[in-house]
Amino acid sequence: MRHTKTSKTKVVRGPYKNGIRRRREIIESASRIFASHGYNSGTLRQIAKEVGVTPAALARHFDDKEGLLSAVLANWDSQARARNPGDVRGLAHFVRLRDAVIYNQANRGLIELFLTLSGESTNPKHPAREFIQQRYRDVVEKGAQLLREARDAGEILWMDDETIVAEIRTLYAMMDGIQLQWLVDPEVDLVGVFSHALSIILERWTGRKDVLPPLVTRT
Amino acid sequence: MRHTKTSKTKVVRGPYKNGIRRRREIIESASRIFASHGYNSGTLRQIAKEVGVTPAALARHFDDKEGLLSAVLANWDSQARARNPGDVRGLAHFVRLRDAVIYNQANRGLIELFLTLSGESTNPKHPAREFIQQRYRDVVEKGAQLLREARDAGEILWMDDETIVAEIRTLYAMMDGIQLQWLVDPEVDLVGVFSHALSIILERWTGRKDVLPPLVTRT
DNA sequence: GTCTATAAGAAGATAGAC
DNA sequence: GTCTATCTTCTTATAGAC
Repeated sequence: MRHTKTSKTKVVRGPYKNGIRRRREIIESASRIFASHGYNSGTLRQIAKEVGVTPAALARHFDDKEGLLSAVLANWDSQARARNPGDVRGLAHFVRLRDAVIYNQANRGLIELFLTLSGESTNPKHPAREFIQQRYRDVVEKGAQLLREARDAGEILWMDDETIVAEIRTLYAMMDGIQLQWLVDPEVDLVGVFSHALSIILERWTGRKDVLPPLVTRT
Repeated sequence: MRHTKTSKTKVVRGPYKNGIRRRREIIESASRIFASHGYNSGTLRQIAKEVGVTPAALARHFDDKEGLLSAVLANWDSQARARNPGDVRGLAHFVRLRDAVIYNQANRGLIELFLTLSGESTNPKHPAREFIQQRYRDVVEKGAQLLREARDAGEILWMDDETIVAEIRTLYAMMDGIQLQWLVDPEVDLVGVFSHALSIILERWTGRKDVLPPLVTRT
């Protein structure tokens, strides 16, 4: 043992090392539980049991259930942003959406959490509603910005700003919808259908047929 | 009063008239509650309170909560089918989807119920999962059938059967996704975005630009 | 057919020992 | 920082009066 129990001497410990790890474990477990059961039906007891602590311990890290939800959403957000580097500008950003879907197929948790909470957030009083609303606004705003850049750089055929917003909303609606179909029924060929739809959109935007490179599978 | 209270004579009454009305009221209320709170979070107490009866009365009409859900889903299904007459064949069926979305905008309940339960049915153990899966399969199957008919009748440009299924899945994914965006944030221009997307799909299928008639608003 | 009353259990939250 | 134990509240479901 590195630190024997000393009753009076002041020992400077590694600051909250276990606490931080525990906190991360709780957030990861809560993300899984909220993803599969939703926020309302996912219980603190389930989460505590999965982590291997008692429900009371959760309250030491997060004030209450909503506090835990906030931490889960913040964590989800940072993970989503980390996988979506800001240096991919213009049309290339949309080509990359296929990789995002491939990632989601192998890592069901993140998209399941988002779509489960989106469905629940149909209810105006849901605690995640504002977050989900803002997330959609951000995604649409950023997508529209990138598509305008692509247009101004001559990467795509001309569209007016209003059309661009409708195109972006349609693209993400289609992406969410296919992923929802796949979550409800894993038999659905998620990547196949999405690749088909994405390539059609990119062809229409650019007027070219070779924008989406063929899928390469590891041998 | 038509039937005074007779203690011994056997009076054949109108069979369960109040019971049937009550049953319908319960189903309508349960549909609203399940739509806004989901199945797990929607409680029998809420439903009973809205109807104006006690929770125990619900058990007289439906064995348990899942029985009530089954009745709600059956009712939803029959309403959805009633608004979608089978005699509209070929391409006209898809042109009509805009009317379906306009209806959903004015009657939020039906689509909210479907998408809320779809989100919950991400969980393999959800009692509505099989229904939702089957519903998607039916919609895709019927849509593909109609599009094949349209192709064979020369209404659209040629596509192979596999492409048709992907096109249908994409169309309904887009439709669900836009409606989800609108449910979460009513500021979204549901009909505008959907009309934009639908007209593009129809133009691509047919090679013509006038397939979706312009929106006429009542004066 | 509908009610009151209540059983039996599970939820979120908290007090206090260690 | 984590635990046991407990509180209050809310759920589903049922028993029995009317």
